[in-house]
Amino acid sequence: MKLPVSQKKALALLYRLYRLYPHAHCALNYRTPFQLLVATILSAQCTDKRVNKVTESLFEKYPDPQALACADLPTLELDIRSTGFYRNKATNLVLCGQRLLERHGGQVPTSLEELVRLPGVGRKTANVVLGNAFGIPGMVVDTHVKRLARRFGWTVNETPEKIEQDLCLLLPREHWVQSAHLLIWHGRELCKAPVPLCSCCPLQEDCPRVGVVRAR
DNA sequence: ATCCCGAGGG
DNA sequence: CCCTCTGGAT
Repeated sequence: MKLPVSQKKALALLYRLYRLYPHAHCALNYRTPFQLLVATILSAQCTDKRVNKVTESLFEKYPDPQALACADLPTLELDIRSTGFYRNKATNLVLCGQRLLERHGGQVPTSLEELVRLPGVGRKTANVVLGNAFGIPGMVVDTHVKRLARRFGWTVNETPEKIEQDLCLLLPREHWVQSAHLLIWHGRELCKAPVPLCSCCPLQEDCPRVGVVRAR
């Protein structure tokens, strides 16, 4: 098992990100696991702001899986329309509510395997729920983190699974959830897809992406 | 016009 | 692997 960088180096890089984004870990702030699950499903391909705009009234209307399970689909679609992909998300939410009732006694499951089996919940959403609702460490590798991977020494086409495993080995378990947020945040704010804002980046020293022009 | 803090399906 | 599904931000 060869790791791309030393643990010391990885921690140093993470610490710089922590200084840069002191509030990155507060992005998702919901009361119950159920609410967090719903909010996270809604947040696919959409920013937190747009989700937050919808959730307050949404949770009044659908406070629990029971209410979701028997929601009127067209109404629910209207309620979440501004988060994008609303047709998929609405049907998935209803199916989710039904499945939570039928198989989990109305509770949000606490294992990755069970969470991923919920309609509309993939690896990313499942890990976010595990970390934020139950404090169970999980590493989230999304498109942003994959892009950052080069900074941490992985090759361009490394698989997400390998990156995830390595990150878990490199970083202390108690920092996994926060580190994941920091990495995602950095990928979105500075190390952006087409044009990274390297001049403001605290990690630009030795970074292979510095000076990279749009690759297409 | 173009890009998203993804998931599901072919 | 590829494609589709959406509105909103920029």
